[in-house]
Amino acid sequence: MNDDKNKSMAPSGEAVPKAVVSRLSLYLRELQRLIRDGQETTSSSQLGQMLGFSDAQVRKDLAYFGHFGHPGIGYRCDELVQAVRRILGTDRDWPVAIVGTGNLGTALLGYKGFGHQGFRIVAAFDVDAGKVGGSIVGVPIYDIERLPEVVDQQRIKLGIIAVPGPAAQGVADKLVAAGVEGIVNFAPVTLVLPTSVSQIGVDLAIELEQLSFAVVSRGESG
Amino acid sequence: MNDDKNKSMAPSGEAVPKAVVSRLSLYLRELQRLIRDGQETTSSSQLGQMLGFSDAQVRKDLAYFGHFGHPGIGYRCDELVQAVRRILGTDRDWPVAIVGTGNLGTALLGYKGFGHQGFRIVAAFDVDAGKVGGSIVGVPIYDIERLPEVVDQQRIKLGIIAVPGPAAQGVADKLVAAGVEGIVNFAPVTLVLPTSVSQIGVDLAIELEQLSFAVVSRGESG
DNA sequence: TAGATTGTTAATCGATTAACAATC
DNA sequence: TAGATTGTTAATCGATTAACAATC
Repeated sequence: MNDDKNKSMAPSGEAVPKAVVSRLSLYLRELQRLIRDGQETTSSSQLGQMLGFSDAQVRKDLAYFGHFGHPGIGYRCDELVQAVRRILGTDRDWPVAIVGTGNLGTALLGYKGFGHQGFRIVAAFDVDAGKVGGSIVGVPIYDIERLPEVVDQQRIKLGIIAVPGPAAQGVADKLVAAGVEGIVNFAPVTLVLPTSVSQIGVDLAIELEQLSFAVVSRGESG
Repeated sequence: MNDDKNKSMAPSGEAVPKAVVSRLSLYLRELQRLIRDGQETTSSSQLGQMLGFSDAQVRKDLAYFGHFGHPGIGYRCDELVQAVRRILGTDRDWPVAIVGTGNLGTALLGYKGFGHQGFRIVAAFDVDAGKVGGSIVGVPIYDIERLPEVVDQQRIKLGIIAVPGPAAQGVADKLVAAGVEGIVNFAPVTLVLPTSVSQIGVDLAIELEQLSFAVVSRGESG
């Protein structure tokens, strides 16, 4: 039973707010940077300070999932990275499919950051016959009709939608039918999906809108 | 006074939760689609249903900012679009600068969705001498050193960072020094900015991590 | 030991939901 | 009028913060 929109279950069975999970990714990013910088341990107050959260919040967030710290010492960076990756599921290998090889799709295919977290784009799909059969940074471009077959063969569980808005729902339906369990949608539309499939929407225009609001409301009141 | 991290002020002076503002953008997107589909009015329950929110939440969100509905009738789509755009600040013209013209920067430059919400990318910047002097989809590429001058001349208030992680903080500092008031950061690093500058972070790897967690935790418990 | 820092509890704060009078 | 739907209040629910005993 995990139908709730905003919660997951911690190992303890306690509900985990969705906001906690998004902070987990930020902790992970900072921890990986600290390790690159040669730091061996950190503390809830240091992590909090770097991200603008309170130390109490950092401790509480992590404590949902286990006892990762050492009283008097703090958290060992490498230990905590391992723990957070295990929690997020990025300690595994995730073959990913991307649909749409326009500007955005190409940018995503070229994005180096994915690999570090276990994500590997193994197949791209397009409707453009001129692109099918080619490849981008080594990733083959298939005809969208071959999606079921490739998803099955490559054991793909995650899909990225990078097609124009009007095509997005149809692509989502195809991904779902092929057995994909999670979708990141870059098209500016709300997808209707079965509740058994997870989705994350990233709308670039909406990000700018949020920024616009922040700037405008600050200007009016600050 | 609007230093609070998660709140803004409604016209009434009441605090507006940050989550409300992000839903505002979703309402706007649905409203614009309804209008394209020829629908003249909608209701809190319809908007809620399309987005997975309760009708009460939709009404409450909108009521932070004014009386936009008509009891017994609902909301007139065009009226509400106008109201929401006014609230978000996207009824104005926002000249935007983008720094970095790699794959992602190029994709963003080619993204059509911005224009509809008042955003206009008017200048791109890069350190690569081979790119400077050229243009992408009609947007000129300047040497990063000319940032202060161009930002000033074009009255640019918003900047997009699309450079590799290690270069992002330096670019942010330059944008801030040039007088930019808001930044969307696509680099996978936490920026340190004066509180007077708003920022939105978009980390593509983090989006996939969140999806991974959703899929994994569903699989374990559902 | 003294100092630092965790994990956890209780208190506070904030956001969502349910209910309903007012309105068209 | 009857039916539909808003805006708003009060009640519920959830998340964050502060405080501190336990631990190294």
